[in-house]
Amino acid sequence: MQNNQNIKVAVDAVVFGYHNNALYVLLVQQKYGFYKNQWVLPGGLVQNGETLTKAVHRELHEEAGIKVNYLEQLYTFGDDVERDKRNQVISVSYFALVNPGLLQLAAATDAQDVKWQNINNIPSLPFDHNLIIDTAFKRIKAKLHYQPIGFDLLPKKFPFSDLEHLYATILEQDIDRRNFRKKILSFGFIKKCDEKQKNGSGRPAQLYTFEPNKYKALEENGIHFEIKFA
Amino acid sequence: MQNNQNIKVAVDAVVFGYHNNALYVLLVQQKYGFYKNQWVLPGGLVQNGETLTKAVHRELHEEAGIKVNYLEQLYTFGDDVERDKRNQVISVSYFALVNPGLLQLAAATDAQDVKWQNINNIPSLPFDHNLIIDTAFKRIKAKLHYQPIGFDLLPKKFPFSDLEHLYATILEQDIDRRNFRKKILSFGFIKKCDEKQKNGSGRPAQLYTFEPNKYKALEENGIHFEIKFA
DNA sequence: ATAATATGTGTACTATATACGCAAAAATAC
DNA sequence: GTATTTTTGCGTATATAGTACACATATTAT
Repeated sequence: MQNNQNIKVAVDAVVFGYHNNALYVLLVQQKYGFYKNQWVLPGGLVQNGETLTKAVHRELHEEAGIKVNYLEQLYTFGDDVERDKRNQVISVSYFALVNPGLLQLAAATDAQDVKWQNINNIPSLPFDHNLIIDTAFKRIKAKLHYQPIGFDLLPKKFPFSDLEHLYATILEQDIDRRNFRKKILSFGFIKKCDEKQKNGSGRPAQLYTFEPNKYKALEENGIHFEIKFA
Repeated sequence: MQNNQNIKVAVDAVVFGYHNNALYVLLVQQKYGFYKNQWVLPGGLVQNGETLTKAVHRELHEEAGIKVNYLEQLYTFGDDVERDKRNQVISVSYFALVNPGLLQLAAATDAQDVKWQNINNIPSLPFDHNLIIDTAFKRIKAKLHYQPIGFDLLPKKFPFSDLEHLYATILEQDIDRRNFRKKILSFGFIKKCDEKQKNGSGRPAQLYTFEPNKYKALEENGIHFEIKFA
């Protein structure tokens, strides 16, 4: 085995949060080193003896103090040998989803070194972090159609209209409310709660909750969630 | 930047070939080192200054002497810290498709250190190579439904029935010939050739060819290839 | 009380997916 | 050279799923 390999392994995460009908990405400000003060994706070098997944969780904890609802490996970026100016570094990238409670918290606690940036307004970032974000955004858009990941961006109990708006916002397209509701409910993994939510004006909305077990049961029976729009 | 990171980066490839109604995976026999004589996936450590993609192509050339039709990053395996007994190594894995001509060639040239192994008969392999193959097999099955990757496993000109059998074999399910043909042809990216093919007994088959440009045009118009089976 | 706002619901129409069987062209057997 | 076997090629009726579309209800604000 070749022993002089001098390539570093990093993990980076694109953490999505949804709030007020908008999708946000978590950025952190570097405190030390060559890229000091620059805004980048949370992430960093993997430690010796550490798994990739653990490294992501550790970085998210250290740099942003958050725990995520959903984490999935996105892509490994290593086709630009000079993506990091210091060293050859490959980035094993992940995307993650958090629910809105966390979003508020992080935004409140560390205005200087952590922020939620609207997906439609991402500044130019170092490394290939813009590319990583684009890749993650495409992935989340695709997944919304065939995996119930939207629920990881909403609170446990949510009005149906929030789910609609989430889809409409992220996919950047209009949705027919009646057909959407009919389709989603037909799968049977959404349950009516007892509560209703009053949001100022308008008729109070019935709250719903996602039932992961019902979803798993469907999957096991070969019934796949899928939703399309006109 | 931490400089004592001691993690190696390898690439591995699951190369699929299709022949005689069966799907095969390329295995190579290690010539040196700790894992000498063992059958493994083609792959190895990335060289300094080398991109991941180049590393895969290099390894496929060096170890198996082949050029692939299709190459796609699969997944990066690094959650088992001891997947390689010598060192902490992460494997950036790819899957690849070759057409049948190559399949014969490789099998002929190096019976000792390269072989095509039937996907349904993969032996126990070192590292996590069985897991990598499973992951690749799942991916190819999924992709057959929504990307025209089957054509990369067939010769340029092929009878329709070969395409049918390829789908039936890889997806391990029966297919209605009439509906399959109707659906595939409806997309318009398959063209009749002038030639016919005589295969011993039976009516000679019309040859068809895949037109990548027609497919790209569809994609650009937002029409997505998709095929399902009863 | 009235207006404004957001929620909640059903039906007719269109398009796609599914099920299904027989004739044609060649090779092989007799 | 005729009959049999093998494989290709093709159309229609039915069922399922997707799409388009409008008005009543429950609340808050004025």
